[in-house]
Amino acid sequence: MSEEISKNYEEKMLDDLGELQRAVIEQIWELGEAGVHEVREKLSRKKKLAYTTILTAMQKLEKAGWLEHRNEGKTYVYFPTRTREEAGAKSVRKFIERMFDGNSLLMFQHFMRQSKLNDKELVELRKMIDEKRKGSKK
Amino acid sequence: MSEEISKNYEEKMLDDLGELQRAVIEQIWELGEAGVHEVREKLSRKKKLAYTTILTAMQKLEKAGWLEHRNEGKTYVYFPTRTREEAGAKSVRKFIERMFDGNSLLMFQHFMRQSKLNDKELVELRKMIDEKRKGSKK
DNA sequence: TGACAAATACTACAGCGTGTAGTACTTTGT
DNA sequence: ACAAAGTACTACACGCTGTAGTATTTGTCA
Repeated sequence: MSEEISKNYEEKMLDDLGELQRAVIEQIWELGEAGVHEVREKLSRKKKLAYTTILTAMQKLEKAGWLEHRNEGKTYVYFPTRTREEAGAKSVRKFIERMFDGNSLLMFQHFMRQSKLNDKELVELRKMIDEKRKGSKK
Repeated sequence: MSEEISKNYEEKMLDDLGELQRAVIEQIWELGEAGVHEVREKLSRKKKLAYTTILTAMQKLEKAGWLEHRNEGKTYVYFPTRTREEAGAKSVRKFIERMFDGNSLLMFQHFMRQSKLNDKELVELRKMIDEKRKGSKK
């Protein structure tokens, strides 16, 4: 192990996106789909960004595989290629890979050790696990 | 919510490090502490890197707060400021923050949904949870 | 059908982090 | 006091991001 530095050239995960791009795709997830103007409006910040700035961000997201678009009249309507949930799950997977060599259990241990879940939430977790067990053993 | 794009200026997490710096600190964690030469030796790659390259990486890690050093004769011995475990836990926390708005439970749901844990591992998880519950309700 | 407005495509650029390493400076053992 | 071995400083290219200006395309309405 660690003979060679591993090249994580796979795909970028959600968490690797910059601030703007991240905000843009979150917005689109929230809206389902959206054009540039819409996203720009929703992303109301102190200093309003130029139309082309948002456009460029969306184009970059498309090139990177986060978004696709379809024509609607003369404008483009962008929509996500994955749901927020899928993207989250994928990121979790990649995160675990990078951080804990893909060992989910190990990851969970760390998670447990530092999380401040109350009893009720812990019970909730147990329930999830039990459901998973039931589901997998058909 | 999402009025303002959140600025995550806090600290960088382990996962944000570049390939080399990441490899270097992993190595130091493995060794406990180490000088530049030692790390350089251990990091045997196809093309051996210059001494100063490793040095610079370590200096950057120090500036970023991952390492400290102490004098030993004329050379420096570097050691980590946090254990691998602490760094991992911290990263998990930050990850959850960024990815799931800090909602661990939500994160766990996603994690559960996509992980391929077998029954034995699931049982293991339950055990962890129960221990946690016992521990917290004193 | 042609002009115009609105949208997109293309291009640019600065800033930052990283890897990579050369050169200048410092320290220590003999 | 000097050579050797370290460290500090500096540099630079590369890639990604945010940011936006300019060029080009396109849909529509008169």
